Amino acid sequence: MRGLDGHLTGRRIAVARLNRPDIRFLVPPELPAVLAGAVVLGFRRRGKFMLMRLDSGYSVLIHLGMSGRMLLDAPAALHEHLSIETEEGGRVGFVDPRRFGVLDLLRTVDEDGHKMLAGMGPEPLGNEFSAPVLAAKLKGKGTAIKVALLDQRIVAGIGNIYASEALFRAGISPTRAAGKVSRSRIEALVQSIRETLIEAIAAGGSSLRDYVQPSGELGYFQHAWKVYGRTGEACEKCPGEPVCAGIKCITQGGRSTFYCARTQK
DNA sequence: AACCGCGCCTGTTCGC
DNA sequence: TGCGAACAGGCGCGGT
Repeated sequence: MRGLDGHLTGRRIAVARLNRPDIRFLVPPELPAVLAGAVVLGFRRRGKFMLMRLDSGYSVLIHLGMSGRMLLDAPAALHEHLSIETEEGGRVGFVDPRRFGVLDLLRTVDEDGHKMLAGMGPEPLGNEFSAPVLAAKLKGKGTAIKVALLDQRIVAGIGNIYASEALFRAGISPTRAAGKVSRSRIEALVQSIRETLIEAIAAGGSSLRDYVQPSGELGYFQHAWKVYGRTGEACEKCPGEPVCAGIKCITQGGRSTFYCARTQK
């Protein structure tokens, strides 16, 4: 988003092209016409969504899904669903091969009322996210804590990889009922979520194991994964522990979860 | 209301 | 070696 900000904020869009009518959902057909001639005022993030504000009073809602990227000044690529050119000659391409992404148009004043943002939980790196807040959200829930962490209404922005990573760091079993996680463990979890996200962001994020960019480069955080994708390995908390069976992989809610049964309770 | 599981999509990897 | 099946991810939705 920093790159987009430097590239587009304060610039006037000359041309926008929509190369297919839908991505995950139908894209508003008027999007290119709304973008053309508009000045980009700035970007903000909410959970896994980005919002690009325009001087016309519109905002563009953007979700990268799992394989989406914003290419800056790159030649038109396969699966480039939207392209934007500024009057200065800058180019941005929205590329999303698997099309789990979202592009939508809304009025800036209605941003938080958008269907996909309404009811979203606190930002994990913001002041409004704390142990008491998380405890209140988890109270009485029978759902497994791992599944609850993926629920964007509980806390915003956590995906499948970071849910496993944060639970490992906090020493919490992914299968424990969300409402039965002790107060002290919730405090550890809040810290772990923050640490995991901060480290991941600093490392440039994670790339999918099976998705290599055209340049061949991946994000770097996957090298720092402590449990995700490490089935059978000894975790870093169990060096040479004879009673440790190694990192296990289970399925919860149709998604894989990785954890260490010895240290996560 | 809470909760579960499916479907969407494509490139990569796995197993026969 | 080649081919199809399985898999990965986020999120809405339909069913219980």
